[in-house]
Amino acid sequence: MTKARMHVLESISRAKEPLSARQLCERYAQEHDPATIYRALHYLEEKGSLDSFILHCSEHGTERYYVVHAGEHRHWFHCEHCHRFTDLGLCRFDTLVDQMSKEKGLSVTSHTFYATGICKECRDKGF
Amino acid sequence: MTKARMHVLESISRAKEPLSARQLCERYAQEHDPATIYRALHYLEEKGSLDSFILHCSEHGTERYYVVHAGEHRHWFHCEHCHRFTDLGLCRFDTLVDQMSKEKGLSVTSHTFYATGICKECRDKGF
DNA sequence: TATATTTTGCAAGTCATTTGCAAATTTCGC
DNA sequence: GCGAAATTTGCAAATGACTTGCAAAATATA
Ligand SMILES: [Mn+2]
Ligand SMILES: [Mn+2]
Ligand SMILES: [Zn+2]
Ligand SMILES: [Zn+2]
Repeated sequence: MTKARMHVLESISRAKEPLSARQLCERYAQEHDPATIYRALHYLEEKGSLDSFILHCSEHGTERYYVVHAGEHRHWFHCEHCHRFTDLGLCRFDTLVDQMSKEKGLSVTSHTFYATGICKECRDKGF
Repeated sequence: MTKARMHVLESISRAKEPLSARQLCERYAQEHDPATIYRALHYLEEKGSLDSFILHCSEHGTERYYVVHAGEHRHWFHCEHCHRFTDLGLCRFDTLVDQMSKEKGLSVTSHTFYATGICKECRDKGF
């Protein structure tokens, strides 16, 4: 594995929350070109080492976020004040999604869910 | 209300599925500038007449889609073959979202959900 | 180690969306 | 209805998140 790909995978593995391409580009601005970071992310996701989702936040706009692929998929909460993520745990929507697909005759291959608002820490600080 | 705003609101009201800014720009290419369509969408959403969400599809990329605001919010399925939406009905996630927010101490102000895959019509045609 | 294959940096391009600004339209008071 | 004042529009340029062509650099293979 190349240095760029290792760097990207290491950062995402160590992070306790999803990371955006932008965050990785900033962190490795001295070592790698943004194009290389984007290509590394694509390579690692294609290879099955990473999962990603697109989320829109008022401050950072619409960006794709990456997490390590660990079998079951999780969902996340994004704080609109501190812009950190809170892990909502493993997906609990499978029953409802199955129910909705059966009702409408759909073949669902994936779903996207995220919640936004104010996280515990920010609310405790009065926001 | 101006002509551009009326056109945009009429199209979205008549549509049986969410419309993207791109679709509206195409439909009104002769009458209005894209900037005007975008500004009309912002105005109508701000005013509370429209709701929107961002969805990523492999063919059309990441775009914002608009529906008329009708009290309760609904969720949608997007077909990756014909790129039409199927209405999944009113949101059934409130209980689960409340449960997750309580567990983590979050103030959830909104959530995004959508499913993708192959719709009934496309599957019946063999896709 | 020499050669073939893959990856990288850089620069330019794409695409959805936004913005500055002067001209056109709409709103208001009469 | 009519003209000034406020708002909106079109056009062109900018933004920001990615993507891509291409030749050079790194890596794998023999
Ligand atoms: Mn954010
Ligand atoms: Mn589509
Ligand atoms: Zn927070
Ligand atoms: Zn379909």
